[in-house]
Amino acid sequence: MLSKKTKYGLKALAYIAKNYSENPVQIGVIAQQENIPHKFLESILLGLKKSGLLGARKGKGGGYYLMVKPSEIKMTDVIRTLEGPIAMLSCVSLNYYEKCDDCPNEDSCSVHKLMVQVRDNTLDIFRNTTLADLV
Amino acid sequence: MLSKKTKYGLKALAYIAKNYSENPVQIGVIAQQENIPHKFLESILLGLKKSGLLGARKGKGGGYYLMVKPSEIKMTDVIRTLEGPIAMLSCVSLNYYEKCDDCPNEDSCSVHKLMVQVRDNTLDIFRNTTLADLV
DNA sequence: ACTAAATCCTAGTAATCCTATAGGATAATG
DNA sequence: CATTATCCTATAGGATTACTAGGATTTAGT
Repeated sequence: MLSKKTKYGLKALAYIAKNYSENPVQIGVIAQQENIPHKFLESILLGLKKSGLLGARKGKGGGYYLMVKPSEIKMTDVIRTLEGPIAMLSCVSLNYYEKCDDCPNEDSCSVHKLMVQVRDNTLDIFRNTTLADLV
Repeated sequence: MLSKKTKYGLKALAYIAKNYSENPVQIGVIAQQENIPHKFLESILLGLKKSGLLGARKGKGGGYYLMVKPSEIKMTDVIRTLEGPIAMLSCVSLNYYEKCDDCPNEDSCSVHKLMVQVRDNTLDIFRNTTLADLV
């Protein structure tokens, strides 16, 4: 299950995408419209900014804005930034791979192949969905 | 990401499935062969027994065995028993549905449709994979 | 009956992660 | 220079995870 952080982040990004090519959007506005705790959202957007997905302007009239067009932001990037691995097991993760302590070799692991299959399917969806598709 | 409990449980079930129609398999044997902590595995198998997937015989020569043929045990059942919801958000879960606090209505939620899509895809795999496919 | 082998059951615990919140620093605008 | 906004660090409290301890119970073989 995705964390609330991820869900909130996703909704916030979609909200910002809706206002693309307009003025930056403030935390307070998003928090209110999407029912997200203000301070929590603040820390989430800060993270998204550090990862390069969002830009920000301080002070009056400031807020957050997307660095590139919504149609160029893939779900794979968003989910990985917010949640981390997309795979169900780290031993089948492309970007967050970690060997299992208990498996001597992965090819003989009974669950490995199944989880690769799930990963590829999910990845396929996330790769072909952009922020623009969410709005 | 799946918990270790789920992963261990899955591997243990696959191991037991491999020995289907033979004698019951002991916790100790599985723990050793699959590198799973003995006591932890004990509690996992106990849970699988309570859910009806496994049967057990106590005492000398006892152990765990599958209640039905491996080819009749679907991944959907196994994952739901061990991990809980398959969906990435509880608001799109079929078996563990919960309304989101922050969404006034789900149809207008930007992430809802995407997560339904992922759920359906994953479900499709899990519904068409049985324990027999893992061994 | 006795013993060894196995599951059953209740509890508890240490560590980590999640969901936030507090309080001030910094920067931009008019 | 006041106001509005993000930036940053730190931390609190609760839930979950990944186990472990210790004994009760049941069964099989001698």
